[in-house]
Amino acid sequence: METKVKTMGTKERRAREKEQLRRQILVAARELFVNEGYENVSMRKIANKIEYSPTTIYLYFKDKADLLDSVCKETLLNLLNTLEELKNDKSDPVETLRKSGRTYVEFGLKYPQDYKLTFVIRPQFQKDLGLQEGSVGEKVFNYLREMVSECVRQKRFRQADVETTGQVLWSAVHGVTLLLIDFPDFPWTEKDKLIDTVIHTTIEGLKA
Amino acid sequence: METKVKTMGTKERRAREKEQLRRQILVAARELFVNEGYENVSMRKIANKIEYSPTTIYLYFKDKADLLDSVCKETLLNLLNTLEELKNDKSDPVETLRKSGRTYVEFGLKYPQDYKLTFVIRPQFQKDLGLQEGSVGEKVFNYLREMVSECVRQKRFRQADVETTGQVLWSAVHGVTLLLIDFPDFPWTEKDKLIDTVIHTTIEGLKA
DNA sequence: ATACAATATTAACACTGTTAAGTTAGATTA
DNA sequence: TAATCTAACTTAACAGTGTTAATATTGTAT
Repeated sequence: METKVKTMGTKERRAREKEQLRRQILVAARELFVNEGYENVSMRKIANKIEYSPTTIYLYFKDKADLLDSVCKETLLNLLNTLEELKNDKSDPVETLRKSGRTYVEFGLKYPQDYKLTFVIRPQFQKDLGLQEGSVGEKVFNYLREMVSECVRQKRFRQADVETTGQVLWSAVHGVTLLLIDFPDFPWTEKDKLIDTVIHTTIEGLKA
Repeated sequence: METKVKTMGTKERRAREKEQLRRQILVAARELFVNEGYENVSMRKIANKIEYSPTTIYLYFKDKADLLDSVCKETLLNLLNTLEELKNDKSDPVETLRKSGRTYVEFGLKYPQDYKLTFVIRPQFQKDLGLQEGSVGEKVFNYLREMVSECVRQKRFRQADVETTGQVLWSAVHGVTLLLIDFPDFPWTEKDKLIDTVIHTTIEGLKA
């Protein structure tokens, strides 16, 4: 009996240790991906950073794309948490939606490489990620759905189609985020003004 | 005298031939980039396709990024030409702007890989392309400026700021284009409806 | 025919992602 | 405690990458 308990204890400890190394790899990978770009990071570089042999990584992740995938899932979780803080906001639902838009863009600009990794690079390497059920990505879009729903419920928008409305908003914030990231030298209008105008214009267009 | 003429003739022919091979490389590169993705195409693959040795390419292009750069410039030129056909359109300027938006998105969806190459991949490899003077990219944005200007001149938009207005429109069409390309399995509203709604919403928002 | 320039190729370097085989170390059992 | 088993990790290798330097080939001009 006692030995059995002991056995199970060590098993759990080993599982914990395994999880620890997994996280260590993930942290190293994210840092390198973000600082040097996905395609400039080799498995050997990651391995060096954590002081393991390159092949060890393959015991924890299927391949480099899987590693990217895991990094991106974390990013989406961060984004979701950041957004959900706004749920306490009890002001006008349209105002909350506006704030959500700002938060989304700000998140993208605060972690530009993570954003690109998640929303541009990953789809290229990881085919058929159709925002499958239960995924973090789906949860993020569900957040948007909720926000829009509330506006629709209160008849603040011309159109009642929550799906389309949500997608229009996503297009707008995604677009401005990526443009600001990818063309930093373009003669943009003052950044904050541009972001606000994009969001404001879209919302006004939905109300009209 | 005659020899001199002959000399200059051959010189020109050689220059033409050189230009021909350059174009051949460009065509092969574009086809491979589009079909297999930039990072899955090696210089050796391109060389195989045109039946030259890999290093020959380096006599015509500085490196792989330069090759990508040249392919993208062509893409921008195609986009510009496609858009400029709309200049004959003598209907309402707001309507013309709407059509321009549609044309832009349709171009992106017709050549999705070219679009991503130009507006997402290239900025990653080619730093400091700030839409420099005289570039094709600048000309594309100038087209947008003109369209917006006309609307502003006729006082069809609330705001008179041509720059910001143009950037807002660009954000919207860029956003929806990339989302449709990158997440083909997402449960989008019917595609045409979504595109139209994005453009319509943005323009309405500008009018309001 | 000879010299010359432009063009193209071969060989090599230091990398890449990934797999298969081999090693080590720690827990379990006898 | 000694033998066994197994999970964790490493070494070695493969086929491929972008790119450079040295070499060879070609077609033109003297």
